Amino acid sequence: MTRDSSTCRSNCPINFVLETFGDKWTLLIVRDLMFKGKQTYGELLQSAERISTNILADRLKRLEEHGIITKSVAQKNGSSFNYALTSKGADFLPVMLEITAWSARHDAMTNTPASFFEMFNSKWKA
Amino acid sequence: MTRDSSTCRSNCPINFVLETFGDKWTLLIVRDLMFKGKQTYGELLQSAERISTNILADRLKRLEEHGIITKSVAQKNGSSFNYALTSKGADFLPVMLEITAWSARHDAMTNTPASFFEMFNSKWKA
DNA sequence: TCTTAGAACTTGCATTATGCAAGCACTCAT
DNA sequence: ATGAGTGCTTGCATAATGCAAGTTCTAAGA
Repeated sequence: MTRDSSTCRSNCPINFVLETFGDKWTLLIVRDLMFKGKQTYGELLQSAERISTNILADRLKRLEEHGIITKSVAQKNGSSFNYALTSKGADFLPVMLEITAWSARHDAMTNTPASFFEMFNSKWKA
Repeated sequence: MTRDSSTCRSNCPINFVLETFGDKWTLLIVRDLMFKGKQTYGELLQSAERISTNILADRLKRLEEHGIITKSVAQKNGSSFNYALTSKGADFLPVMLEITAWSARHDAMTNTPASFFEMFNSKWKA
């Protein structure tokens, strides 16, 4: 992805993230690849939030164009593809952890386990 | 904001953040309130990304409904309102910092100053 | 080899969100 | 009373999303 004035609103770092992750679905795909061990299109379709097939296909394409994920043929099944985070995508982990922590602090209905905080907070004490 | 199945896709913490901040504009408003000292509708309109007036009005309403910002009459000018982050909104700072750090690492054109990293990294050494 | 099944999309179409320009309401100073 | 400044609303064209159905490709079984 090149960045020019036609595709890029500004050089602000917040905006840079929005250009890649700024919609209601993309981050859920990253979550499933990062934390839930999902690797295939079919697995990614199964999330609790019920993403539709055309949106999933579109977002996978965009994520690949942005260098966040790679697509490769599955070894075991020739008619299947594996999606995986690149190092750039995996490097988004700290953001995901801070998002999780914020939600855990402010959403009484969060499904984040209490054990998350023990792990998360230990990074400050280390 | 109450959370029920009509407005809430799941209780995942990533999804919780998306329900509040998951679009191309909301986070820019938070950025301007958090880092740029902006307080009024007119100031928020002036960002480099050129938000339109109806979208700004809609997002300010949503942010208020979600308890991220407050709206109050300006002391100095009765025809003006001040917008400010609540403690819940200000508590989003760690996410904003990690976003900034990720963009600085992966966007060669970022306008983040190098001095940001000195401050940011010092939190790990402390 | 023909068929069936599974996986990964693609397409059509209705609904919703966004972007742009213009207009309106309310306050304050003159 | 009037004009400027601030904070929105409204109308309408365009783009994104959501849902259901259909298509292609691969592999396995009869």
